[in-house]
Amino acid sequence: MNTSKTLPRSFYHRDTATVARELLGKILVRKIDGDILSGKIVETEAYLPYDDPAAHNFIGKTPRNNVLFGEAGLTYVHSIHRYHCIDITTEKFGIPGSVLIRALEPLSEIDKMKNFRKQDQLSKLTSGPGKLCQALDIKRENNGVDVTDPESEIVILDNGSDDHHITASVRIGISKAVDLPLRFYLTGNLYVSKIKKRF
DNA sequence: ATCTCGATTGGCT
DNA sequence: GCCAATCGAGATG
Repeated sequence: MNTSKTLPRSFYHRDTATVARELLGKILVRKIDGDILSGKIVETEAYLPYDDPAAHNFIGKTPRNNVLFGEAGLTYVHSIHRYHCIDITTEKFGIPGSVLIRALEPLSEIDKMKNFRKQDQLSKLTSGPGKLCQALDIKRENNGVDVTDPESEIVILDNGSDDHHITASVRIGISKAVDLPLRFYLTGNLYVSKIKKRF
């Protein structure tokens, strides 16, 4: 796999909902111990710069969410209960906003993912934000990584033209601003979270 | 120092 | 569907 073809920073320097939608079909790559784990992004959620009570930037800048207020194209990794979630920062420099990666379709080093997850069933490997971080061994120490830099341990690659249909719906798993249609996923993809699994 | 709560998950009814 | 697990960040005293 050629991991030098990362999406440019200008991709992330746009409004958050657009980035969330266009991140679908791109490849998330995690380099660890000489292995290249990767998956196709099949589900995302946008968390907006302003007037979004569900966004972590809503309370202002803190030690935890610091990275949201800087450059776009960086990872924002935080923990929730026993798990971690990974966002990619968006908008122009200094404007907060991010896209939560909610699900992947596993592509390479799937056995390594199974080990990290202690889970053999393919459909349960990366079909949720906490699951995918466990599968790729992404933790708080991976916060603030530049995914546009080919040297980074976490990068996002363009996938060329990937023909797919996108569904937009309300965000899930949150208690505030639940009515905004800021969740995007590849229609019919088996790895989208919270759907009935058939295998 | 102590309390509260959550962008989740897995197990049980 | 419902609910407990479990822990760090943020708020409060």
